[in-house]
Amino acid sequence: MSAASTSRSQAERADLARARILDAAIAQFSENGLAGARTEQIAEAAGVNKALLYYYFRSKELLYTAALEAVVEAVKASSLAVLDAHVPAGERFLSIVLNHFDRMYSNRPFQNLMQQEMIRLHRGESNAMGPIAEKLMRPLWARVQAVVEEGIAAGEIIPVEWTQLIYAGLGANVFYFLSAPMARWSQGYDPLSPPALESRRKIAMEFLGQALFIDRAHGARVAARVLAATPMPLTIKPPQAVAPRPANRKLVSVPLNPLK
Amino acid sequence: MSAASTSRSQAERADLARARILDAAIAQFSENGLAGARTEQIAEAAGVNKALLYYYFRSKELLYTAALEAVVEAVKASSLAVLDAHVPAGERFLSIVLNHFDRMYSNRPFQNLMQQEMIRLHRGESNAMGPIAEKLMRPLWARVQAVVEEGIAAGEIIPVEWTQLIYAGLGANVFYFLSAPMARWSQGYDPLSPPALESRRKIAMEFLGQALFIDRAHGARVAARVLAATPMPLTIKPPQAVAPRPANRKLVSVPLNPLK
DNA sequence: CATATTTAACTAACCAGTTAGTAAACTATC
DNA sequence: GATAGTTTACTAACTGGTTAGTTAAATATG
Repeated sequence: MSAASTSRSQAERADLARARILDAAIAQFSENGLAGARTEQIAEAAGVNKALLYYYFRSKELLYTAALEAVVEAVKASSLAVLDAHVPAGERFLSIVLNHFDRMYSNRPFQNLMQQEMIRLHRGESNAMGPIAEKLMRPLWARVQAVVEEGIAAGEIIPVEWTQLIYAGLGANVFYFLSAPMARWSQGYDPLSPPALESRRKIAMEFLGQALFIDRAHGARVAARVLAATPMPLTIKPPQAVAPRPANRKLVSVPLNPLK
Repeated sequence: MSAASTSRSQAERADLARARILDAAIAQFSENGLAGARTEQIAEAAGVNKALLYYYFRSKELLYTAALEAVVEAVKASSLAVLDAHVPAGERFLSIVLNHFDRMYSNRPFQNLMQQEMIRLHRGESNAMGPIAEKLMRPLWARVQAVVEEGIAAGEIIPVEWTQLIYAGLGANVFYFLSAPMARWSQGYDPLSPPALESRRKIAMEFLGQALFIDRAHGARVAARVLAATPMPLTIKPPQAVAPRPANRKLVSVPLNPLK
């Protein structure tokens, strides 16, 4: 720990420490939640003294917020990319659902943190939702709305209220992963194993192809096309790299000012 | 506290205290989770000293388990009833989904506790899932499987893997309520208000009618029939009454008594 | 009285956050 | 290009508040 980094500048070493803290925080918070995570453990995992968390992030809750934002930021790009593909609306919608499905297992921290945030929000405890809602959800939903309504207007997709398509499409994914631990427990088979996942994403696409498209044969072809175009991510994403803190060295983190 | 109940017998008063504790525990645990709930607060809400919780339930976790079981038991009956209706498979499936939807808001403690248990299970913390899985999930899923496969065999429902129908049907419900706090926050409208709920259950049925049935016109009629047959529950269920503990006065703590 | 029930008071553990200090890196001055 | 002074990065040890669980004594009941 002490032997390694003699050559780096102070600022570089500081950035590194900060990044390690954030990484450790993402892991701990996503596994144990805000209340369940232990600051001591985050510090230990980052190879750093506990007080340093407070030096950089002022409080457990602000560290949590920072972790959340880092993860959301990482997801944003990949989510929006799918929406810009130049293909018919129905196909784009299926791509969105498949992209969402794949993210559920390839980016576990995001998935866990989101789930916990929903509960915290429900309890009125969360004040970290602002960025998520603004940066991720709102633009995403707006774009999906456009896609769905375009598909309906074109006579490709069955005419139902657009949000219900989202609830049914993404909800099936959410429910699959939400109930996975219980299925493993009670059915004794693992819905999160690679073969199970591969089979499920295929089934999900085929289902939507039949269910949502007015011409079911056409829907089946679209589903097949989307599956062919989007191979299953092979590797589980390791704890992702995190954005460096801002260049402005004077405004190091939040000024070490006590109290809210 | 002391003045009131002089007329009741010792056993009656004890049963009452126990029931009040369980009620308070259900409320507290469903609102704050196992870790977040405070034993002191449960005791206070039950009008009882904290030590009494330990007298009757031995530990916080066993009290939690008891609360969970009480709630699950209450749900079981109503869930299974829908499956026994003497109507075609497609209609029965839609009834199941609608029943599930209605329970999400009319039995909030159940909904909250289940959600939390899923997360706890995911973290490997839960040892309370046994009863839920055995008593509720397994029989329920088995019955739904039968219904779905009957509908497919009869050529009424589109031929897809049966679990995907469950994921899509129930998942849409789950996702609707899971994302409700965020929708309220970011769209500024309340998906949990009675008008929104009424509209949503109609939309959900119409969607399934169009999406799942090979003959979409027939599906639309089935959806309308199910909606007509199942009026929206008017009142939110108040914290439910709890049954007295068993006659056997020696087995004070763990074994749990059924409820209504 | 003896037993069952209920309580007030206590404790041991835990944990977020603080403090007061050190060492190294950086900057200014000559 | 050495030296003194300043800022930044970091730590060990502590604090104060909280909470699950215990104990021993009190009160009702039969």
